[in-house]
Amino acid sequence: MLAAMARPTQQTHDEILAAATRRFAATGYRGTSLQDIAREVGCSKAAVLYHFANKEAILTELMAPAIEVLQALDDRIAAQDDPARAQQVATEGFVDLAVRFRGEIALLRGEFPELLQQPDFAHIHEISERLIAALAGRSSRDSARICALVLLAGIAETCGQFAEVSDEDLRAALLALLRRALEPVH
Amino acid sequence: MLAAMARPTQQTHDEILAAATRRFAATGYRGTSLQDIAREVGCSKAAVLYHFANKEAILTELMAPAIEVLQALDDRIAAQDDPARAQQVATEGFVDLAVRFRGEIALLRGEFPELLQQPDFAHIHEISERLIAALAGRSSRDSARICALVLLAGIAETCGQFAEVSDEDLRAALLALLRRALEPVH
DNA sequence: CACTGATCTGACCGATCGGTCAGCCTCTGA
DNA sequence: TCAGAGGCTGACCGATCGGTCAGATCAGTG
Repeated sequence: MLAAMARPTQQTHDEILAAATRRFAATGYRGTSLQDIAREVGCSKAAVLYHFANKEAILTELMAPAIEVLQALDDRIAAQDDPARAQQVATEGFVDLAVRFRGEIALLRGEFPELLQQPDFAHIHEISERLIAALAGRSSRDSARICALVLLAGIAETCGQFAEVSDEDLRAALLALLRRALEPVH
Repeated sequence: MLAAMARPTQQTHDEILAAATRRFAATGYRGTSLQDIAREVGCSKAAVLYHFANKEAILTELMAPAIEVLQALDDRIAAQDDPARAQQVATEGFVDLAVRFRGEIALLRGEFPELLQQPDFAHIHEISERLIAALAGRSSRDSARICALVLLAGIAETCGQFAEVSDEDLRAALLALLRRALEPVH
């Protein structure tokens, strides 16, 4: 029964996911059609929609692991009372997240605002606000929040472009940048 | 002949431009239809296309002043032989540009890659590469280039979100951030 | 052999996109 | 008064979008 399962099923599913990742990364979510994905896989558009309920479901499954880790980071940050500790946890956690899921993050590009409107991603908006607050040392000063937001957005926007840089090197460079650039908790 | 020109012409033209700016900023270039713009102006879609040759022409006219200033900055950077001076000129010039044109920059969001494909904006790609190189102190080290790109992208991505911050405060905060975060020329 | 369920396809749907076009309305100058 | 030009509209175009559907194919089962 288990071994009797037709082989191409999971394989095609994964191929569609991989192809979608590449296409989304190249032209964004909105800029990629189901036909584009099907062409890259070598199947029909209907086959794509056989394996996934709709276009958004592809994105949701694609982002699931990253969102899970983001959730865990949010919990760890929320557990910190000391702003300096929270800033440290947020810094290291976010850099790890960005490096590890740079491929997934890259394909969102500037479509965050629209995607966050969709119910599947609604809670991410609040998480990112808490992350920014933690990076800013929970300060209300404009300059601290500006620094945090610029760095967060900058890393999210660019981390997918450093394919030739190793995880360790990228992690070290981003950590050094954040340590230098974020305003310290006074 | 000059005074005889029908009054609503230039006015409608400007209203379309202003409405397009607001819509592009809200939902991006691709996410805004000509119908959306027409609805916001209160005219027909055909009227929008009477005043502008096509959708891209709206964006081109919208970005023209910012691109002009960017070109001038590129010239000033190219004139600097000393990497440290070039970094300084790029830093201050880019911050000024970002603050002054934050509205225009904001509406490009993640659509840079696609828009840069279009002939009207083809040269901007090279300009931004020179700008990044200057910000990185013309260093070939990965960490320097990563810092420069993260900060450039982060500022471009977020500068439109600080509507409540004054030009002076935003300028000061971004300048301080860049001075702190960019790797110094050694 | 017949049958079943999973996989996949081609044709098709309504909606929306950017863009075109013929013609209407209004204002102006002779 | 009226011809004509500029400003603008509604109807329409082909293309493409996400998504649906009936049916073809095929491996496994009784």
